[in-house]
Amino acid sequence: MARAAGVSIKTVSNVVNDYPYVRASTRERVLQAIADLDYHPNLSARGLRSGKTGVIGLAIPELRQNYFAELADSIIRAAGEYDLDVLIDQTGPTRRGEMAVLSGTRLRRTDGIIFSPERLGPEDIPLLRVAFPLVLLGERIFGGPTDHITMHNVESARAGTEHLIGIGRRRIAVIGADPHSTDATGSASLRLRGYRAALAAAGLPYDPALIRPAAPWHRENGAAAMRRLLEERPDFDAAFTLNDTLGLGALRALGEAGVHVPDDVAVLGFDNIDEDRFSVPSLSSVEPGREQIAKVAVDVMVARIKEKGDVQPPRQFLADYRIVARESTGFREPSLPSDAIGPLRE
Amino acid sequence: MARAAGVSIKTVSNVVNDYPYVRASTRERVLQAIADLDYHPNLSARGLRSGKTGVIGLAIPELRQNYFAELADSIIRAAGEYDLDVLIDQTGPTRRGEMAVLSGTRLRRTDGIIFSPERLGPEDIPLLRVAFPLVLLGERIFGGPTDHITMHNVESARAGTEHLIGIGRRRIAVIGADPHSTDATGSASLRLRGYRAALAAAGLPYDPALIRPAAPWHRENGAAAMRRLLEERPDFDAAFTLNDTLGLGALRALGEAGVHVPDDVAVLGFDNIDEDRFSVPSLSSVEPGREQIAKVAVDVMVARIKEKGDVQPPRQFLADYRIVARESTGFREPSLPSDAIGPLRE
DNA sequence: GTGAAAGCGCTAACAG
DNA sequence: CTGTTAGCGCTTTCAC
Repeated sequence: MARAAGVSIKTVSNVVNDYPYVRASTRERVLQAIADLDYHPNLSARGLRSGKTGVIGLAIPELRQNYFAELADSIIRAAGEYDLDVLIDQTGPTRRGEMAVLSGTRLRRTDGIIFSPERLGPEDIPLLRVAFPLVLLGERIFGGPTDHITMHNVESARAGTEHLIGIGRRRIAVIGADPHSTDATGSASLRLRGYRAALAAAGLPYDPALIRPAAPWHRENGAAAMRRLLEERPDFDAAFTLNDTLGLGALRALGEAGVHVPDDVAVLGFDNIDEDRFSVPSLSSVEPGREQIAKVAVDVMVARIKEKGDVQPPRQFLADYRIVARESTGFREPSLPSDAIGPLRE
Repeated sequence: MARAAGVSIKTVSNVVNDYPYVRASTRERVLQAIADLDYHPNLSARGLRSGKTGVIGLAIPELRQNYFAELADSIIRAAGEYDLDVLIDQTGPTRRGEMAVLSGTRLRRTDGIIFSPERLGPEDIPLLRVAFPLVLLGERIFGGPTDHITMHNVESARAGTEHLIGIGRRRIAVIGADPHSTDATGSASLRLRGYRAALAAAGLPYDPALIRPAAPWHRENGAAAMRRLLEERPDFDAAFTLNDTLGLGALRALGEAGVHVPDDVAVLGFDNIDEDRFSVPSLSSVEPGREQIAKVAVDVMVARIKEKGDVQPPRQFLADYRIVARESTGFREPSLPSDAIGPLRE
C-alpha cells in the first residue's frame, strides 16, 4: 500500500477519489507514489465498502444473433464512457432463462441490469419489481415499474410497408408474425400492426394468408417460411421480414427458387445489421436506432445507480428510426448516411 | 445475515462453501434459513477475502465481427459450467488497445484474461509476463510465457487449398494476405504458408500477383480486394479468402460483376461462421474448432486460477479443423456433421 | 487539510 | 462438528 511508501496516510483515498480538499503538493506526492509503486486500488474492497461493483449486466437472448452482438458492442462502448464494465448474460430462447434474470440469481456482481427480453410479456409485470436497477429494452412489456427504452415499432413498420407500397408493391407478405397470435405487445404484433395500418391507408386488402410465423427469428426460419410461402401462394410481390436475419434467410430461399429480387419480389428487413450491406442483393431495412438505444440505456442505468433515497418514477424513451433502402427494394445506396443519429425523444 | 436468523452462527459459511464436516441436520436448518431469508452472499466481500472475483475477462478485437461474437458465446457458455461470469473487453483495431490489455489497467475485476490478439507479435513477448493468468488465443505469438490455444493454421489452410485443387482449380487467388509481408507468425502468414505448401505439392506455380492484402478482415475489404482482382487479373478460377467475412464480401463483389460462383470462380472462407450457410451461394469454409478452443481456454484458465505456488510451465493446445464444403465450391451439404467435435490435442 | 479508527460481509485458523 | 476471532483493503465519519 502506497500509504507508508508515499509519505502521508489515508489521504491516498482522498486523492484517488478526487476529494477536492487536498493540498496540491500533497496530491502531487501521492500521485507520484502511486505511479512509482504501480498501485491499483483493490476493487473488491472498494466494492465491499461502497456497495457498488462498477459493473453493469447486459441480458440478451444470444450473442450470435447479429443484432445482439451489435447491441452489446454499442452498450460496452457506452458503458466505457462511465468506466463501467459489462457482464453479458445469454438468456437463451426460453422464458425460464429470462425469468432467471429477474430472480436476481444471475448477474449478481453487477450494479444493475440492462435487459432485452424476447419472451416475457405483460403478464410478467409483477416480476419486474426487483431490488436492483433494471432498464428494459424492446417493447414486450409496457407500463411496468422500470425504465424502458423502446422503438417506434408500429410507426417504423408502417413506414417500411409504405416504402414497399411506394415502389409499387401490392401483395406484401410478412415473415415472423403469427396472424392469429393474441399477443398484443411483442415486436412481432406491433410491427404487424404498423404493416396493417399502411395497407389500410393505401386502400390495400389485408390477407392473413400472407402472414407467416417464423420463430425464433433466425436465418433458417426465414428461409423455411419463404420456401413454404413460395410453394403455397406464389402470388406476392414483396416480403417484409420482421428482422434482418429472417430477411437474409428469405433472400437465400428466393435465390434457391430462382426468384429475382427485387424484380419479382422485393424484400425489406428490420434492424439494419452490418451484414445487410453485403448480402446479394443487399438488404433494405428499418434502422431502429440501436446506437441511441444503447447510449440512453446506459445513461439511464447510471442515473439509477447514482440515485439515493428519492426514487424517480420510471421513464420511457423512444428511439428514432429510418428506412434504409438498398437493392432488395430496388435502390443502390442507403437513403440516408448511416451516421444520421440524433438525440433520443422521451 | 442468516446467522442470527437461522439458529447457528458462522456455520453458514461452511454450508455455503460445501465444507464437508457439517451435520446433515444443521446443514438442513441453515439451508432452510437461507431460503427463507432469500439470503445471498455478498460477492464483493467474498472477493475481498478470497482474492478472487469469480469473473474472467475476454479481450477480443470487436464483438461485431461474427467470429468473435460466436467465440464470445462459446466462452460464456463454457465459463458458465464453472459458475464464472465473463467480462468482455473490445480492444479495437489497434496495437495500443491490445497492449492496454497486458498493462493490467483494463479488465481489472477479473481473475484472469482470455485474450485473442490481432496485432501483437513475437516482438511483444516481453509484455506477456503479466501478474495475472493469461490465456492466449490465435497464433500470433509463439513460445511466450503463457498458455496458448491455437489452430492448425498451416495444415488447415493447406487442406482448404487442396480442396480447391481437388475440384479442379489451378489459379487460386488469396485475399487477406500481403505477399511481401515479413510477419511470419500472424494468421495470414501461416495460412498463406499452408496455401503455398498445397500448391507446391500439386506442382502448381505460385503467383504473388494473386495474393491480395485486405485489412482488417471485414466484408467491405473483401469486396474491395475482389473488385481489384477482377479488374487487374481476371484469370483466376478460385479465391481462398482468409476469413469468412472477407469471403462474404468477395461473393458480393463477384455477384456485382456477374461472375458465377462456383462455375467461374470458387470461393473458400475460413472460420465457419453461422452466416456461411445462408449466403447466396452458401460459403465453403475451414472450421477452425472454435467450440473446442473456447472450452479448452476456459479449462486452462480455471486451472491457472486454482493454481497455488507451484506454477506449471505454459501449455500449448491445437484445435482440430475440418473443411466444410458448400455451394461456393460446388457442394450442396456440409461434408461433415457440424457437431463432429472431438477432444483437443495438446 | 490530514490522521485515527471503525466496519462493510466474508473466510480461514484455531479452539473447544 | 461448531463457535470465536481476526483481518482482506477500502471509504467514511470524526477529531485534530
